[in-house]
Amino acid sequence: MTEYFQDRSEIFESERILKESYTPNDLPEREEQLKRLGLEVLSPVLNDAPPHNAFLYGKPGQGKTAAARFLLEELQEEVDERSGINLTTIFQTCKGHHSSYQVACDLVEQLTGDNPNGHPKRKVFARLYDALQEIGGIVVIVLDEVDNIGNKDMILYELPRARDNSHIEDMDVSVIGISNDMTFYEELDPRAKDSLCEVEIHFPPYDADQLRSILNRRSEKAFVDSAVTQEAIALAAALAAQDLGSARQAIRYLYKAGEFAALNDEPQVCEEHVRKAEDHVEQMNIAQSIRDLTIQDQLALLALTSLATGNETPAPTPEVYSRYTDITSHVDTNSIAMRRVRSHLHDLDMIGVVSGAKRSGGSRGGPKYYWELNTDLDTTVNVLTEENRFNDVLSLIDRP
DNA sequence: TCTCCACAGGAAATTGGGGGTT
DNA sequence: AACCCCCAATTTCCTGTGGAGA
Repeated sequence: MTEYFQDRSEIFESERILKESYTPNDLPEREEQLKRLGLEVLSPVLNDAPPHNAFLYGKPGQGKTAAARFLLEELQEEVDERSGINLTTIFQTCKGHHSSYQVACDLVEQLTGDNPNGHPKRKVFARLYDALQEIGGIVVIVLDEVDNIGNKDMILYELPRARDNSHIEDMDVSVIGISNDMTFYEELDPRAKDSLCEVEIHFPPYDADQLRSILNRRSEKAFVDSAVTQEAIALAAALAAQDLGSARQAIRYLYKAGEFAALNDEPQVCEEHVRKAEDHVEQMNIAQSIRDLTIQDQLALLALTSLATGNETPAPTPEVYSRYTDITSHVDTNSIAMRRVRSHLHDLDMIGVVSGAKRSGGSRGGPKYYWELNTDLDTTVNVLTEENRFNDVLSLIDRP
């Protein structure tokens, strides 16, 4: 083997198991939710009746999608053993979609092969219903990350009511919505809530003990025997529990820790590796969320970063704005109004990259916001300067 | 105490672009 | 080519807030 590659088999038995795409086939920590989903929602199918509509919610990495996938597969197997029931399940992630229109287009594409984007809304839905009619029987549509499409949206009550509104005949459509966002449910249109949320199942964050047993189960398959210390697993579980209580996060820590151990040619993953992994993963998360920002968001962040390097934060909005206009005059972009920059700053606050504090009473009274970076300055600078045209802006302005 | 000013932020209108049809 | 639909970002317009200074 050349020096370019490394044999990681000392540490990893099967890395695949640690990847995001891996769906576990048992979820003992979600026994309660699985039971409810099975008994209260899906059971009618075995009697050739449509399942109830359901809404699964909880923070990311709580096994919502895994639970839905797992149980629908089980259900399909059950159904296959009996004759006379025609069940189809459709998984559709709403990630990156901001409206039911796009989701409907994607569904049509998934079912028929071509995307009706551009056609009037009514036509798109008509084609969706046609496609569903074509399938017939019982169709379960799982809309993952529905919170993406906004809560005033019609698809959420259109689909569950398709039959009532005579869009389809002699068949049934049920919808299982999955949401990461707790507030989404509360703000949902009452009509949508009514039809979609016949059964609501909450997925509370895992605690450290649960995360530890999840990690144990995963690492038994993924790592070579005794390549991971119990202390390392306990630490990864504890760190993730403190933060988001997300299994995805905990697994990411452990995977990265394993990679660090492998890189250093160490035979065992220990606490030290987990700590390094946590730090690394967090930096990567921040970096990625900055990369995903729009140009104007990045420019607003750049303005604040520039103020931060000169120790001028927290800074009130007008100061950030004036730094912003300084920057845009050096960079090949158009500058936008303060009103807009203000809302960009709020957006950045929502993501957690900056934080704004409202204080009343500046020199002139009235409410006033003071902004500061909420992330590591070096990481922020590094990521922002990845963008070529931002490259020397910071030094041009006031880099010490 | 009253008025004014600088900022906050909601709402509506505008812009521009990507997809399409006829 | 002229036109339609949908969407996101932005601008424009406007009202609300509350201490400073008259």
